[in-house]
Amino acid sequence: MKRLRTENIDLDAADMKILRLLEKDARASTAELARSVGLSAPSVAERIKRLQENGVIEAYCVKINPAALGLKLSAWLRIRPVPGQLSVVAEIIRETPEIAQCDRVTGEDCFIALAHVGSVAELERVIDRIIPYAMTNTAIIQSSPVVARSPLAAVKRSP
Amino acid sequence: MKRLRTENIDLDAADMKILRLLEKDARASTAELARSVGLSAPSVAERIKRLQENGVIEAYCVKINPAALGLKLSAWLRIRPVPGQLSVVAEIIRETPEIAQCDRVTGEDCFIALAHVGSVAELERVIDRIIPYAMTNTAIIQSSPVVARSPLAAVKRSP
DNA sequence: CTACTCTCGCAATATTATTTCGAAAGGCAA
DNA sequence: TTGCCTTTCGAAATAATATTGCGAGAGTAG
Repeated sequence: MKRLRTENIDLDAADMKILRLLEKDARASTAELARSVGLSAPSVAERIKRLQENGVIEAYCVKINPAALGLKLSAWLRIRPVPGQLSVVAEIIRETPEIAQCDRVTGEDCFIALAHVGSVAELERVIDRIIPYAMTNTAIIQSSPVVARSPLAAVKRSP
Repeated sequence: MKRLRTENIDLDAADMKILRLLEKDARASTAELARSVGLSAPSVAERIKRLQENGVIEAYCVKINPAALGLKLSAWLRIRPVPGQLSVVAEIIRETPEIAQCDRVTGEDCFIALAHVGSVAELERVIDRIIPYAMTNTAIIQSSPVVARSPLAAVKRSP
């Protein structure tokens, strides 16, 4: 049984298969997963529990279509706080529900954030909350060649 | 029963509550959801089915920690294809498993992509695949003030 | 008013999840 | 090598859940 050793956590082929199956449908039943992996349901349940406890699995998420909620416009914001206002900006971002994702990054921009809004006017309103404390650059999403996929496939390449 | 009308889809309070509960734990059982919402399990199951069919729920995902897989370095790439190479670049991005997310955007950059890699050398290798066809700008993620959250919270603000 | 549609929940049935526990395999020390 | 311990597994029993069928009630339209 080949094991992939990562971060003091050994992931064997069965673990990887479980993760791949959950990647496809995170609501798959334990019984179903067990049949696909070729182990019993209690074994698979135990493995999932371990993957959760070891921090490999962080959460199970539902992917909701923003457009179906009327949020037709998505945009990436690059945000560069004015000196001394970094933590103010971070707090504004956190408290702005339109912002669905935000990373602090190296480089001249400090934050990269994703926003979903219903209109250009709303996008302006989001930006206007940030503008007093930072310079921003906005790029509207036109399409998504790669919709969010898990990092699993990259592991094959990085032994 | 108040209904939120979006995109020819009516979402009532129970639908919203189901979505919120799934946002927290997408593997919650139908029985559990039903108890929280105050409806029967068959009703909740029927509603989830409708939310899926209507495209509100697009998928159920597992959030895997890249670092736990040895992918310790994450970066945002801004990618600007050389004229005439846009579709080549799109194909490279799609075929590069290290790239977990990618949007095509307005503005001087054409793509914004997220990559998870095991080292700086690997990041270089990813970039080297793109470099012949595009200019790139790389920003390493230092922290994530907002980890990916669903667009649900933004709906309250956008009636 | 009647007829139709939609939503709901009850009850029965099928399936799954969890728990308990013994067996087997693997690893380590003597 | 043997013996002991640990880990993993799966069978079986029990509890819980999921699905299906169907009737009831509410809402809407004519």
